[in-house]
Amino acid sequence: MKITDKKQEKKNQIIQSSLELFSKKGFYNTTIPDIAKELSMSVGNMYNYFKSKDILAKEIISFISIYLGNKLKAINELDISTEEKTRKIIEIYFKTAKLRPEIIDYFLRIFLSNREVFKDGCEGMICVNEFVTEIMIYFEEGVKAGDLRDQDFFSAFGLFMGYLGGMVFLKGEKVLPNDLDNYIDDVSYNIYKALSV
Amino acid sequence: MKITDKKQEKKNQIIQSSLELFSKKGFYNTTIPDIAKELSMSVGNMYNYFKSKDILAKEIISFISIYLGNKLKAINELDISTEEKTRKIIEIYFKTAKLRPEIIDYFLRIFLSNREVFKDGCEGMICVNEFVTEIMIYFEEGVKAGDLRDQDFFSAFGLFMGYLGGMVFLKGEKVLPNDLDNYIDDVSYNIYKALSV
Amino acid sequence: MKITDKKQEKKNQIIQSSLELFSKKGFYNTTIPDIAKELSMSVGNMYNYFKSKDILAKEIISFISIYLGNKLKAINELDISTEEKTRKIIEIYFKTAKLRPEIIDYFLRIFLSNREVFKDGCEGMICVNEFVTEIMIYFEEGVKAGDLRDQDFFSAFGLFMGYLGGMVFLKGEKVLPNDLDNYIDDVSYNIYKALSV
Amino acid sequence: MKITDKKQEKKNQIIQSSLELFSKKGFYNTTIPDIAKELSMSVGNMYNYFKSKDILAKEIISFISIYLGNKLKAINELDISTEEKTRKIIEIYFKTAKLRPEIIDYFLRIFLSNREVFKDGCEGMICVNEFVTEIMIYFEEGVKAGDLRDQDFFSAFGLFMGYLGGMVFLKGEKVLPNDLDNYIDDVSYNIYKALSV
DNA sequence: GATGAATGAGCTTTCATTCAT
DNA sequence: AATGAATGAAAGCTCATTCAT
Repeated sequence: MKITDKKQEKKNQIIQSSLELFSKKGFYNTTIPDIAKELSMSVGNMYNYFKSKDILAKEIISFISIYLGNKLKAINELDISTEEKTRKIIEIYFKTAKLRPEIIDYFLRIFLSNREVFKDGCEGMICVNEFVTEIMIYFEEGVKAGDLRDQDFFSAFGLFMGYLGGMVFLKGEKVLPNDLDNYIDDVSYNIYKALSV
Repeated sequence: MKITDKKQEKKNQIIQSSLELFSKKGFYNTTIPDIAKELSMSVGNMYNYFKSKDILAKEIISFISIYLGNKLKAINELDISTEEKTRKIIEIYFKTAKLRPEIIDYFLRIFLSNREVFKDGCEGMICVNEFVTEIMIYFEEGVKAGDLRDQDFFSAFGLFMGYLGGMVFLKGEKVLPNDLDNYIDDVSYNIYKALSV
Repeated sequence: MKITDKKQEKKNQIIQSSLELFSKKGFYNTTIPDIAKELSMSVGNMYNYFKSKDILAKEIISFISIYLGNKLKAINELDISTEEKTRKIIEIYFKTAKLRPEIIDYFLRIFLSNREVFKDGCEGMICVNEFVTEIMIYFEEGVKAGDLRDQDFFSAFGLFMGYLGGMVFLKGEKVLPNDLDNYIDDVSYNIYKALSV
Repeated sequence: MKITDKKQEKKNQIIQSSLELFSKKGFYNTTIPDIAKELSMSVGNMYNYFKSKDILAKEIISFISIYLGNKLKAINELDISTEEKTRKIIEIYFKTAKLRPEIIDYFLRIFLSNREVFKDGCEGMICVNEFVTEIMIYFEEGVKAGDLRDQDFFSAFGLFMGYLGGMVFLKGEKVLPNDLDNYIDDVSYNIYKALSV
């Protein structure tokens, strides 16, 4: 339907703009008027697309989960070794952090930290399901292929995601002396060394 | 001085209470009246001890940095192998997450995520200097002893801290099927495997 | 005209639905979108039938006045004693309160209480003219017949209508232990006793 | 305590002013800023005295109930005939409607009509308990004295209060040709005639 | 006639901070 | 040092009404 498409497109615009603003200024320091102004639309009209600020925040994280999930899915479907997959995941994560920093920032600083906002509807990993699923697939296939040690998934997941998140945090804090790209070798080596058999 | 001591003691009380409240409810959902009520003191009097909410938040993170830094320092001063030190650091981190969850939560969810609050005065790692320093000492001594690979410090730091933070996050999300204690073996193994020569 | 008939029919539908909603939720808690949704029509189209929410409210009270006025007219035209008419009026009022509570509720809680809404166009009793007129006829004929005392009309009117409204209020508050029907005897007796010569 | 007295006095001022404004303009057309301005105080400070607009509304009706209850109590305690008491109650009601019209208006137009506001905490007659109790006492003593017929209390209550409310409504609508005082004789006569044995 | 996106003023409520006492 | 009333800016959200299609 034409109409639905148009409405969905506008929703996407709102998601993009508010994703950027939330990431840059934080959830509580970004107001609905801020977002509306960014989009040159009225405050009231915002509410025709998202019934509340919280719901908007939840739709953003879903968008991100799907976005990153798709990237990972593409990697998972490649016919390459687990070691190469590992590196590619790190590359795409760091690349996203560089080219669309708001996405990783939102994940780390908005979603993970403001749990009260996501309490209803995003319990556990529900709203990042697509993303987590792909990591799970990567891990299980690696184990099946005999490349990765068969350990508790969460232990591996925590290592992988915690590490990557940690590096992006350090970059964000301007504490890293070099660009994230320069850490791809180290990080890949460390992670694969830790996880491999 | 007696007077100064008394004042410092009260400041410490405020730090403890607000640390708990910030961790539990988040920075923006904890009000100064909330904290004052918790301590049975008046709102106005709070400001005799901390000139602003932001300054209070910064003093809390300094307190935490010193608290954790001291724990790590004690480990660094032990005459044990790097591998044993690695494990002990993880143990103390998980133990703190269990016994005083507000401390790790504050670090992860308040300090790391609300950068706007800490922007002035806590740039980079300034306010967690004591803590980071001990990790640095751990790492450098491990390298000097020939146990750890001589890689970029931040790459190692990101792995260590990101991983531990990630595990606590997962625990907080009730996503981990077991207690954190049960992951000490895995995590120790993974980290040491990744960092060792 | 066909067209006009159709339009009038739709207006009637709107009046019915909004009458119910206003009565149930109050004037200010019922929105135009609420009414539109109830009728499965668009908000904008509502305004093709009623130029404003206030005007809609006024048309509703006119509808009610005519509705009740007709009921009373039928009673007035009966060839029965004043005492019997008195009872029949009470019966019809209570019956309406039971079968179409929204009508009496609207009269008592929307019309009488939100005077600012009806200020322009419904001054005094203008918009309930049909209804009041029949009460007036009942009273004057009762006096002429020598059954009712010849007192100030408003004094009698206040007694009659205030009493009935009061009973419906009490019923609405769930304060009455019995159904309204059970009060018909008492109320009839009291009113006739008060008004008769 | 001095402090408590001062706070209570301010609460009373707020009650007085908002009582007037609510009565004059209606509950939904009177804003907190309106009330604050009337009292030359800040909006925020209003909330130091009443946690919400609804709670303010409820405290007002309690105030009114006590106010009117006390008036009735004084009458009930007089050593006069039931007929004289009846008249005195009507007198005080009409006098209040004349001298402090906001009180009766609030009762009729705010309390009775905006049930959603009073739903929680003022179910049934809870918040007008003092007032209703005195009417009950009047009635029961009248019955005991052999002056009033022993009928269902609510039937008598509806007559009494409905009638008085109705007359004040008519006066408010400028529909009464004369002052309320001029109706005291008629109303007293009608009510006593209806209720007496 | 019908649609529903768009407007924007306005509402209730919150809260860091100040200041008279 | 201690109190808590007072401030006032700003937030999230609502809704009658309009208007392009």
